[in-house]
Amino acid sequence: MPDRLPVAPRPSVRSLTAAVDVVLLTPREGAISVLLLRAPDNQARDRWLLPWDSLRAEESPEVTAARIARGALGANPAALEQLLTLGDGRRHPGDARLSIAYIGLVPQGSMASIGAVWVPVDRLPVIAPRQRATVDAAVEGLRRRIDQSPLAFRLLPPAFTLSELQAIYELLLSRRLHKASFRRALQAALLVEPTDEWRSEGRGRPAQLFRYAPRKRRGGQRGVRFDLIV
Amino acid sequence: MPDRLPVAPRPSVRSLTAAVDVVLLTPREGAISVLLLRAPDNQARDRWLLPWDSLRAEESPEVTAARIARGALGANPAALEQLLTLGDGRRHPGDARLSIAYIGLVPQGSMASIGAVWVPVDRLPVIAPRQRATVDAAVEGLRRRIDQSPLAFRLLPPAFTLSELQAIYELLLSRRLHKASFRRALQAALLVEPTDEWRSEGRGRPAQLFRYAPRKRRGGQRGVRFDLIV
DNA sequence: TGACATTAGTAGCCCTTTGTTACTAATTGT
DNA sequence: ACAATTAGTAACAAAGGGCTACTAATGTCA
Repeated sequence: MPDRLPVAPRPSVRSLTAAVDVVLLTPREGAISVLLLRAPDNQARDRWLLPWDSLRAEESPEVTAARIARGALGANPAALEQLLTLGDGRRHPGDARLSIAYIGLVPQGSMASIGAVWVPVDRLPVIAPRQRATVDAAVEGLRRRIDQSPLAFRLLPPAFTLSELQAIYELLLSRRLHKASFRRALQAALLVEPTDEWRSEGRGRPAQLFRYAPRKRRGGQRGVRFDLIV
Repeated sequence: MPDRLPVAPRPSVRSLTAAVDVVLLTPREGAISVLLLRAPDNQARDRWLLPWDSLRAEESPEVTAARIARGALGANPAALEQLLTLGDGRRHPGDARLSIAYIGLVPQGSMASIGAVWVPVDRLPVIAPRQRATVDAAVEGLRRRIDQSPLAFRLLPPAFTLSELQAIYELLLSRRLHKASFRRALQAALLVEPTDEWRSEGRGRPAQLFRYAPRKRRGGQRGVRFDLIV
């Protein structure tokens, strides 16, 4: 019998693991809501969790995130972009060393898959600390990017009323906006175009539907916006 | 001869590896420059590379990035924040499955460690494709965040002239700015305060030195900035 | 049926912000 | 002394943005 069987060298640390987390956000009942999954196992330490999966071999994080989002929604989100990567001591449901987080935007009124629920971000249940930090970063990141990217339009269906759009901005900015000023600025930016449809919500005058259709604008020859610096 | 020798089960993928890359940026000779290291080994496939290291066990990515930056600069950068995580098929010098990239800002005039050089981003040598994509994303990310964070001030020493500050903005925005408008907007934002020092550059009137000292400003009760949406 | 509540949408006043021209100020070089 | 050069400001005109107050179109209810 030989001294040793040929065994693979055992690394001094357990193999590095990476998870991809997806924070799906949608406006719902006057609040930004996040999609959470109920743990399939009642004995699980975390009863609620963000949609996540291990990063598979040969699959890029983007593709992984898109797959996770599709699984949780039954459809593709309207936008999906990387948020951040966490790898500190905080616990992740999969005990992953690293978690790569993505933020996905879902139009108002979209359904979730079975076992998934929309929860307002200000009434989150207890979830794993790393996922909690991820959700907080996602909401903050959405707020920060809202006037640099057309993200607000991704939180609405393709056709929407201007009041609905204004409500999205008010939700994200946590303050009331002035109707006339809001519309004037929106028109000046050439971001939307009217459709020939109108929607009646029951009471009040019907509202015209618009769609997001950014047109070429000349020169962003604007000065520096120091007032946006935090 | 037996059919098979008893070998350890070989995983279908090699163990996941993660690297941390740091993109150190500084203004230098009228261009944004990035710090590159010369490969210690002349036979290396990549002769130039971004400062990077493997993610160590029990060390968070932030700490790793700070350590890498200190090693390349001999000092701490003025700012260090996470940029993005790449994990596609493009090659990384360490053949890492994942690379977590950080962007570090370095004041104008800072020295690099031995073996490191500042290279203008528009005259980069050939580097590994994944690091090339990282540098591009860093410059774009810096440009995008420049009017939301006081990043421009991190590219200057603590005391600077307003002309130097304007030059930074012109570099980042790639366009000339109007002197009077720039200064008026800066004063209105209460971001700097004058020192009692003046600097004479040789020709022309000496310039007063300022320091970054943001003061509390009341209500950002501004409307929505649709004109910043790309 | 007609007054009222409710929501959508616009006109226009007025103050603030911003782009621009044209100046003054302080230094070096010839 | 005077031109060249860089720093800094004043002041006007144009554009942007906050606000009040209106008109428009629907449902509700007496």
